[in-house]
Amino acid sequence: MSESARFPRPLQRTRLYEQVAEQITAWISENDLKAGDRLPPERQLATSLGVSRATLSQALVALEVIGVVAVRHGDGTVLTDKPRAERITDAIRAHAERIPDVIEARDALETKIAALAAQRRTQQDLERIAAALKAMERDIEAGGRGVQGDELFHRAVTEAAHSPLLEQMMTEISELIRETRIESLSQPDRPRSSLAGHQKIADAISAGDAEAAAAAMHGHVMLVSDVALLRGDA
Amino acid sequence: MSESARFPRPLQRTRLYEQVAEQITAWISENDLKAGDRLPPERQLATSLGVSRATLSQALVALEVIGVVAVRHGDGTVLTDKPRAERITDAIRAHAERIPDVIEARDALETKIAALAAQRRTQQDLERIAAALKAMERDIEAGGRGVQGDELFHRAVTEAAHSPLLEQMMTEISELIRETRIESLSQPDRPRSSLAGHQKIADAISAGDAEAAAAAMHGHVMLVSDVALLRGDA
DNA sequence: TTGTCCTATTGGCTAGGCCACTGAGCCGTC
DNA sequence: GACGGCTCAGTGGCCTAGCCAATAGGACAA
Repeated sequence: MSESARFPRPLQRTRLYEQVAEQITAWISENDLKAGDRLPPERQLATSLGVSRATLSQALVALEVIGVVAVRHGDGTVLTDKPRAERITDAIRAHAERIPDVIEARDALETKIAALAAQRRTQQDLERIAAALKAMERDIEAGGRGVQGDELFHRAVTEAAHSPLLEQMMTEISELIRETRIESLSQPDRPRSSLAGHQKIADAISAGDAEAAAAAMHGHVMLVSDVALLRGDA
Repeated sequence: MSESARFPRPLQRTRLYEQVAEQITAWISENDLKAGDRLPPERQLATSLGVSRATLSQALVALEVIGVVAVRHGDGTVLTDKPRAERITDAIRAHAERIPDVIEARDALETKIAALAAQRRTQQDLERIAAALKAMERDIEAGGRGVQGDELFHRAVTEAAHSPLLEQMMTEISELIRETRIESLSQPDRPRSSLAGHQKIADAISAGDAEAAAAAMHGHVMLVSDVALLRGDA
């Protein structure tokens, strides 16, 4: 099972519409198109891509299913507000704004992630975490809310856990988390205490203390959650 | 902004391919088609649905993107093994069989789920959990491995947590969990100790003791994991 | 100003056709 | 008999050409 074997790789065949869809998304990000912006008319787009309208239409169907664009009869093709569709996100949001659910899920995932990070972090991981802390600190001192640094921090910790599955799950609910996060950080004084929480988490991870890291992360998530829950009442 | 307003409901316009896709999926479940089964040829299917091949093709693209079917050039259209696409499952499996990852994720989710279940379980939840325990017990006494009861139990506990997001995530990794579960339960004597673990979890949930429930679940997952880790070494 | 109509533009869908790929069966060679 | 190549029917891939339907916006009448 080593050298010569392993050959018969299925040799993935790509359909034209897939390539077209990719080119379109590439074009979108190249030109930095936002939600609401329009794609060129089908006929024109098909011509410039060198494919038939039928094929282009397939590509648009694919993009529509994924949730990248909305095709409107007689009007045109418009970009949807979410460049990358998170299926779970959709499902939950459609059901209702269930902030508490998000908190629970986040608590479950990040607590474990923090513990794993304490055990597995590399030097590089620690540096990334420290950098995120610094960025958040600078932002807050400059009067900002430290949103970006906050996200950076949590991403760095997640990566330090070196657990692909957990990382994937965090990615899936990241958009939902972002909503609660921004809200939390807009509360006066919240950024500072959030930063302190981060510091505690980082210290525990750095020290390799899994239990302390988990506890610190749990406390941090709870700190965020009480705000969100308040809103949940309203 | 109350009564008369609100009228201009966008009047959801459905594209033909959507209806076609729905009819196809309906047809699939009606005829109880399984993974690997074939759809009729495009020309024939298009005719019987009363649409052009181009439209049918769009519908197939949509179904392909969702992960319901695989369209194979020169061969035919085949049903995929997962009626609802488990994207995560794919990603992980494609990367490599990472049993430890699964254990970690499972630990993160189920520990939290157990704690929530202890706080939120209804009478009905408790009955379902008890029933699953009974089923597993009977199976084991009859010489079985209690696989089905095991799954039932965990599903019942998950439902008792009443957290849609966490439930959704459990569903997503359930297939991966199943693989480790079957393996674990085939170890002699493992079914009995697993059953004991379940009992402990159920007791804690029944008592409303979140902390104990979490601890019991954690211990249970770890019990399973040592077997899996052994295999991970191999 | 308001409401109606017209029309250019754009997507929706069809028809019909040719090409490329797959799998199975046939047949010759060894 | 086993192997390899060949053929061919069936199936999807993609295209061209064209008409229909929806939309938005301007022209125009009231």
